[in-house]
Amino acid sequence: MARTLDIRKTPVSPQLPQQEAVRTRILDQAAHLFLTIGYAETTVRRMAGAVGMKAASLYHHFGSKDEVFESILTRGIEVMVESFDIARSISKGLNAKEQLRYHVRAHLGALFEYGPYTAVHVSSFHFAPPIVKQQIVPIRDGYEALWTSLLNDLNAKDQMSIPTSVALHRLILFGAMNSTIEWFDPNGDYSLDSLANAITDQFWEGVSPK
Amino acid sequence: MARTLDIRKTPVSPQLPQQEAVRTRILDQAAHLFLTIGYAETTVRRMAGAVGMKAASLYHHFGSKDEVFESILTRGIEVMVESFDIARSISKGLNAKEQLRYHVRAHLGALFEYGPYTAVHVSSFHFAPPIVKQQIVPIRDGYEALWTSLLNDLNAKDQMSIPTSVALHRLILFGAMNSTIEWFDPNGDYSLDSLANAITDQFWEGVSPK
DNA sequence: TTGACCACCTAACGACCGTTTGATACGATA
DNA sequence: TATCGTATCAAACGGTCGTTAGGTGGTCAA
Repeated sequence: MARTLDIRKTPVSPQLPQQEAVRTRILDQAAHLFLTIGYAETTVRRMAGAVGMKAASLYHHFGSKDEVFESILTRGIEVMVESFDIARSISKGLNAKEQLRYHVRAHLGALFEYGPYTAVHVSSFHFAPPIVKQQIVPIRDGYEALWTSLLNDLNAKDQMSIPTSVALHRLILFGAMNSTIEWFDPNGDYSLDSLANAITDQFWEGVSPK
Repeated sequence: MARTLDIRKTPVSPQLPQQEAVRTRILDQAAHLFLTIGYAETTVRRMAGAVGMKAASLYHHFGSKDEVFESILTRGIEVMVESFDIARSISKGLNAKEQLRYHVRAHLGALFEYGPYTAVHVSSFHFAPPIVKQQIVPIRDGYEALWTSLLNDLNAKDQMSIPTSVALHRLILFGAMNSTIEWFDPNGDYSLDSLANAITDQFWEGVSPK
């Protein structure tokens, strides 16, 4: 009913971008809180306060605290995948170690340069509410599969030598990379590039004497 | 006053061991809870319930929730230090890589074989209440200093080749070892020994083709 | 000018938190 | 037997949590 009327109106509300901007501001501030004080301490009242509104108002933009949290985790992995894809296209054709270096740099770059979204995933996923975890796991698996396939490719072409399990070495590398959020300061003396180099070199050549 | 009377009495209450046993049972169960569901979700009521008592009764044995938490973290590091010392005395005289292997095995052993105390430290320290963190940091630093000095010794004797920063490589190694609590199943197909070997070999020789 | 809609608010809900109070049952001591 | 310390309890405290209900002012199309 009244279908002809709808056609004359602009079909998409013009203030939608505005609405999206508020959502993004909330997510930015909430991600920062989740990263610095954790899931439990990041209350809805605090998230709302960080963007200058009251808790109840936040429910106009998000359905629940966990919806905010899940959005942040999902966006975090999206950023990592985008970073990975860029590294892959840039490093295509280079030798194995250089390819690895670019991807390590991309992973660390996502962790430290693209807001707190990615780092929240590393620091808070373990104790996330089961309902949220369940939703995120398949997405996270997608990113990890990219890495597994990269390492498998390099290993198959004899450009790399992993005698036992590629999956195991990927986990070791991830452990080394992700744990940097506990201690690395991207604004300190040590640059992100040199951190990426150190981890790549360590992973590639080890520490055995020449 | 009445000092002579005190001498005739047994100076130490005989039920003290019993009291200690209850404390230990509480700590064991609480550590398991902290590890599996995290600090916030581990309520005093739950900790008490896990040993068959009510929340109020737990305050007869501990002054607060954070006192329980801090006791667990402290005990966790003590276990790691004991493990380290044993590895050091066993591997004394062996070559550098074997010494490293024993210490990696000791660290992983503490993480997976000595109850949840050690693993809680890895999983929950980051978001621990600041008052607790402040108390634990010096103790944790002591353990890390043991590792730094081990790696420095090996590096100084030219048995190992870390051109840049030993501290940085220790952090990389810790990242690799500690992150195993996220995915390694000590009751699975893969033994703790082979995990220690994989991490040691990776750290020592890397993955570069021969 | 009217009326719908939007973004935000105040106020409150029930649930649960860490912790305290005061009572009770019990075992050992005198 | 009377007394005392110990271990536990039920009940309640003030506080905070995520969330909801209902109201208010402003914008904008009709």
